Amino acid sequence: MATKYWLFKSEPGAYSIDDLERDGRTFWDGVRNYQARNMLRDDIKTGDHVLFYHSNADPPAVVGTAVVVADGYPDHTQFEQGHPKFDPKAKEDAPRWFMVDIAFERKFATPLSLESLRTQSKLADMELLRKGSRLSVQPVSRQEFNTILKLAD
DNA sequence: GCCAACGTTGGC
DNA sequence: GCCAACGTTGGC
Repeated sequence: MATKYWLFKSEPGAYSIDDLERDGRTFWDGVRNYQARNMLRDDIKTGDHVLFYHSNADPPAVVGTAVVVADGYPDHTQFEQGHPKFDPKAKEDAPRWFMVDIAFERKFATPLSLESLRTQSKLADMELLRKGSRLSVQPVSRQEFNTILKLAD
């Protein structure tokens, strides 16, 4: 299967690229949106590449890359009573929410701010730049991914 | 802190 | 199945 490309959003106060660099690897828990869930469960596979994006940050920016190291599997936080992401409707034999594992790849020397990305004509169709785009997990084309890497260097 | 854009929930 | 109310996201 061909390598695919994605963008994952995280608020740096919750989990930043520095946290990922320190941990080396993490599970991407807490996604509670069905569209994103479907991608995590069905489409995002080991070996795929991920742009790491800081949302609600100053400035909001793509800050590095990661690589997927485990295919989708049930997000355990949905079953943990008291956990902020606990979902009473989720059952162990019928999980609603999924996650993948990712590993740190690189942190950009300079973050690529949302503002700077908007000036790139090659990125005009990028999901991230669409008005009202809120998906915390979203597909990125190979061309868009490569454009971002060029901008980072 | 504001608020536009979305997604979800639940009454009917 | 409609849609109003509510909750969340996330840029600004």
